[in-house]
Amino acid sequence: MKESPPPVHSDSLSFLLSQLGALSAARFHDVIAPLGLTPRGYGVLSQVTSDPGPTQQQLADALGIHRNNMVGLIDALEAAGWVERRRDPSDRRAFRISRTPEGAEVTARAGRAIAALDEEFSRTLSTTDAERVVRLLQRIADDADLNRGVHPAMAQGHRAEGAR
Amino acid sequence: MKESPPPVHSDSLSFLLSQLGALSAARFHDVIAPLGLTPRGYGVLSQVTSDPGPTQQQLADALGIHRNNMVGLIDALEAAGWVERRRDPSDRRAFRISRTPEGAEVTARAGRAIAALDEEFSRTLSTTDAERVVRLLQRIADDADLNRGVHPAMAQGHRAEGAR
DNA sequence: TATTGTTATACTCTATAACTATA
DNA sequence: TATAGTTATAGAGTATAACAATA
Repeated sequence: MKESPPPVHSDSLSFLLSQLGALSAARFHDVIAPLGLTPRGYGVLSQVTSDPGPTQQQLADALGIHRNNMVGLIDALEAAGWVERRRDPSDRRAFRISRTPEGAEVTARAGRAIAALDEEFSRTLSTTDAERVVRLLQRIADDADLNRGVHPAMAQGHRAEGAR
Repeated sequence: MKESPPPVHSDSLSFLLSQLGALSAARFHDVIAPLGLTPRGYGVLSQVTSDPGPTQQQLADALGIHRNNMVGLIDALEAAGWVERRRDPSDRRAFRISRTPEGAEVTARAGRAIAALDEEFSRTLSTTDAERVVRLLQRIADDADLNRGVHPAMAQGHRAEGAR
């Protein structure tokens, strides 16, 4: 009986993905930290931007965060002056979350930081190769049934769930 | 002054990387869990395989784990019968970590699980495209100065450092 | 009776410091 | 005095359960 050789991790797609994913998440954290923003906070602002006026429960569902944890998250964003809570007149249990002008500005700044990060990751690639790798990753993501644009790591807050 | 449009996250290389990376790490965790193995445990076994007989300190350095945390990790692997501690005769402070036959077997099984995971991620890709995306990701990883084959998420144990 | 937001509690994981035995 | 391994403590982050207000 022949032994199978140990896998070379640098040739493994899944290993490369989790390696680079962890690096990318860490860089993202570092890049938006100077703005006073956390990845989860950006997730909320980004979600409120694309779908304005959600309830906390809707935000929690969209981002895969538990509504209990959403409370403190909104507290922090509200304290920073980036979002506001307003009672829904038609359902007085719920708050509608809206973005302030300052919230819009910090969101835009974070967006530019992401663009810079993309540039950083693709700096050794030709334009063609950079487009190519994005297209291939999108195919993998689609197949994996990921909601495009929603970060799954958000679900565990800070964790990436898997490296434990 | 014109406003820059909000970034489309599904077109962002860094966003796709952290998304798929989190998914890959989670899948890896799930796939080796039935073997009784954690990602960090696999990291140790894998490292001992490629560089036999390291001290706990050397293992900690190689994997980016603090030596304090390495103690419990080795405890668990030793209790499972996968590694053994042996005093280094030339430095009686240090333990040399060796792999048992059972440790070799579970390592090989985990290796096959990784191969299956690679297959899972690339199942919608042609052979050419699968090779292409691996090559492009390797280029990115090389540029980012990642040690090939070492998982950075290991450093924070379970976390991916960045999604917080 | 179910749901939204909230708070309190327990649990997990990590970081820091201190201890021992060797060098 | 420094280093390898170990242990204990505290901290951050998360999950679970329970509560008040409203539906």
